[in-house]
Amino acid sequence: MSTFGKGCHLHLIDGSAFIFRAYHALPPLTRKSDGLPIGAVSGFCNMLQRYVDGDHGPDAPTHLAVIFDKGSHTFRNDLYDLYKANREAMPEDLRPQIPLTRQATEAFNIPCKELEGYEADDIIATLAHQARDAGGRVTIVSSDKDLMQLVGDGVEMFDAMKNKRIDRDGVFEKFGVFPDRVVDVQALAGDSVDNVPGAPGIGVKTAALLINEFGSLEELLDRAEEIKQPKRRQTLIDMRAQIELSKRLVALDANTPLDFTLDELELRDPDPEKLLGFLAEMEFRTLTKRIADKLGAEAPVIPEAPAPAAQAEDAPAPEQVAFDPANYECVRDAAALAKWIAQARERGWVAVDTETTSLDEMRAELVGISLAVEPGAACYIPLGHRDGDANDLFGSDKLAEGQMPLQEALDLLKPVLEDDAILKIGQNMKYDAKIFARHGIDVTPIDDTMLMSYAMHGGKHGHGMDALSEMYLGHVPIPIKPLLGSGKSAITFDKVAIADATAYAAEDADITLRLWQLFKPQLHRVQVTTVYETLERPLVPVLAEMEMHGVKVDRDVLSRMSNAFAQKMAGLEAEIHELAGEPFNVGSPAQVGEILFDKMSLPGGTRGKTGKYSTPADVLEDLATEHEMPARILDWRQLQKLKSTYTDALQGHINPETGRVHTSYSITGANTGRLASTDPNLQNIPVRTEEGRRIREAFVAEPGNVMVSLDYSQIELRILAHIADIPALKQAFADGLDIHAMTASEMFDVPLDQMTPEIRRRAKAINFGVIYGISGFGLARNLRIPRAEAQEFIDRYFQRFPGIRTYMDDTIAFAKEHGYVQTLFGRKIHTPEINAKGPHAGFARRAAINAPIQGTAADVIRRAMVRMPGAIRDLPAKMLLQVHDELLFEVAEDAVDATIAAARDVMEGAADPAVRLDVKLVVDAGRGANWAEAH
DNA sequence: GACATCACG
DNA sequence: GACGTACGTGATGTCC
Repeated sequence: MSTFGKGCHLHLIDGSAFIFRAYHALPPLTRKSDGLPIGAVSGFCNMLQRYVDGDHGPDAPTHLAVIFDKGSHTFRNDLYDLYKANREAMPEDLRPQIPLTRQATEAFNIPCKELEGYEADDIIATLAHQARDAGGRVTIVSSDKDLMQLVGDGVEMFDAMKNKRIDRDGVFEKFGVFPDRVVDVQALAGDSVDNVPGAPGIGVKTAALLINEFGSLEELLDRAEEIKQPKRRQTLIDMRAQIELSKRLVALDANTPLDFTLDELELRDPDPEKLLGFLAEMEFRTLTKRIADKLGAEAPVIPEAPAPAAQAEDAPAPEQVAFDPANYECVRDAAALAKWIAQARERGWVAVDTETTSLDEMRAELVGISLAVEPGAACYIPLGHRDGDANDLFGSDKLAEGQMPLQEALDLLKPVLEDDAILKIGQNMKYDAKIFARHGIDVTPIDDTMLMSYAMHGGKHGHGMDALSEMYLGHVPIPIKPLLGSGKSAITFDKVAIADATAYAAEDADITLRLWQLFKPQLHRVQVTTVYETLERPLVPVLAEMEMHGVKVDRDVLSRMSNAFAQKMAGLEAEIHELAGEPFNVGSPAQVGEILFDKMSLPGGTRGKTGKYSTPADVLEDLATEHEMPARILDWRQLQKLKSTYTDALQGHINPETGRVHTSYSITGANTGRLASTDPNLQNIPVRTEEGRRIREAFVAEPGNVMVSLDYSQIELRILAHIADIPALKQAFADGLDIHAMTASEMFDVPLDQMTPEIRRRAKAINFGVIYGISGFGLARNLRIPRAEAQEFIDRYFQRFPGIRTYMDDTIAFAKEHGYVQTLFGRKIHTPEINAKGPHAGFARRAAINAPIQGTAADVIRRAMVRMPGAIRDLPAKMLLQVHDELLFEVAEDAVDATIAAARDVMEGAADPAVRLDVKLVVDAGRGANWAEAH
């Protein structure tokens, strides 16, 4: 055995990173014989084997160890009890796999090191220093930014996911400083993942700027007075202690007491019997065989256990085809395209993606189409690329060479895209479907990987392709940013060189296809196939049609209102300045706060986290009873909101070709199953104030048509009555009573005929509070009553309707056990924070209580929307908008009654037959020349 | 780009 | 016993 020194190269694998990556990259595999979850172990072993056998060239290891975390309490928790406090709980099926990964490491005969009370990062730091001091080199296998401070002097990192080494320059790219100043930057910027506080309002960019200017964190803090920006200066002076604490949290401890030496980490061969024994015990057939072959040993026989359930299976495809842009074909003529079409027909599926000039599908021009039929087998068909030489005024608009005519490609593709026997797979298919629809192609049938992810993982993480690819395929897609640039110099996709576009676009289709292959079999294992097939996927064509049809908005009405608002605001502004005795920016909450609380010394000035005064409406309303100024500011703010967000901005959203406004609904935007509306958001058009409501007068029907609005009456309270099984509430709904008055009567012992508006108002607030996961504090603030009194109301409510308490307790218990809650229709809403410690827990609990109620209501209207096109097919009526519990239609005058009848039937029966509600659903209808009248 | 504010259900 | 609190969204303006 030699002594570690010059010429030696120590590789340190961050064990936890390997485990999590393996866990997320693979489906939830279980051991056939007994159902033990082993997906992460399987992935871990594959990654370990691949790393050991990999070709590292001149960076090959002479010494190797895998380092793990041990215990949850470290010296950092003693410094700061909130450190890593917002970490998600470990998934249930991962926990039992952790000890197995230790066993796996030992089976590979690789030293496996951990130390109670220290994070793996500290052990890595200590070993890296020791190895470097002994004259050797070090490679840290991890992409964790917390380890970047160790880079330099022969220490480098290796990002196994991106297959990329990270040296001093790589660290500089990430942090804007070299490794020796990384902790300084981290101390300032903080870290929301580990809950390191840092300095409020300062991110990595600003931190690097400051550190580079002053040389070091200590120098910066000592000379903080010299900082020019006043807010930044104050923050650094005020927050000094917190920043210094942050530095101690992020700095790694390179002096952990280790009970082993570097020499013990020397690379050694595995004992075939031990390694194969372990792999066989795990029942990894493919891997056992592969390693047996390599070691020249006999593969142990793994008994073919009778599968307990159909779902248990070995790794479906552990051999992943590598992503390689060189494999992608650029399709430039009909003959080449025909080959891809034939492949799609042969398989019965094809992944499709479109590239266009805009994210707005109503304005976007088709630039190219990519297809994928198997992992790694993808192509790009450029159709609308233009020569991007901006200096050439004449050539800049010409189609680039080597593209087939757009119409020719579409003519060839149309039969495939519309063929019932060929499944079209997309990521956010609504976008592509709209693009194709504008070229007369009705894409069907479809699958959508974004919606699959939403059905399976809603609440856990986002569902964008980049995130899904990284999480589930372990591959970081080619970013679009470098291709398009940003800011003023940004270009559209048609100006991207065809070679670059091919690599990018074909990869998107490739990724989509791989995600689909991974997700498709998982849907039924997670038991969300029905959710996906009835509540998500069928919504795509329905929403696409609504969005493309749009809603007519009268520009003149908006424009006149904008002018009127501007005039009023000018008057108010002058009045406010007069009252203040000086001019200031009324639109700046900070300046408003200074005037009200400093200059005028009004009470109630609280500061937000950035140190500025907080001036929300409820605070100003309280002041407005005594003072003129806050009242005028509130008036001004209301007008400012109406003007900027609605009467001004909405005009810009009127499509010049259609004269209508085309919103975009996000199916996966809200965790509960609600839709979200963007560009513009038509789900928050004012209605609560008279002045605001008049904006709805601009939403009009075409001549000869009428706006018709149908909305569910009290749908969330009805669902609550059903789910929590509250007889009194159910009876009240059955009798058609005023539900809030009834609640008030029950709670306060007031007969219905003696009910006052004030008592009813309180009961109404409590009813809503229950749906939101009520708290004494919240109700007190809402009703502006003392907290004790609010708590008393709540206690009385629970006493009168005990089922509510049971529902809340059961829901939280369910969420804690399973990590999700469910709607009546089986939608799962994950609650990853439910077992967290600290303030997150409260949020998570209330969200868990609300989600089944809000989510079930969302499911109900989704079901109604899916059935609506069929129900009104023969009527001259169009469904235009959805606003959570309301559907807006544009209907020919003579068909209004028929449409209301048909739509009401669909909406009131939307839960049937899947769910038999104890409470009937009631739909109110209205009609008029515009949305204000119809609502 | 973070934060504060406010529009909706 | 303290903590910080109604649930779910999106758009805008200020300020750094």
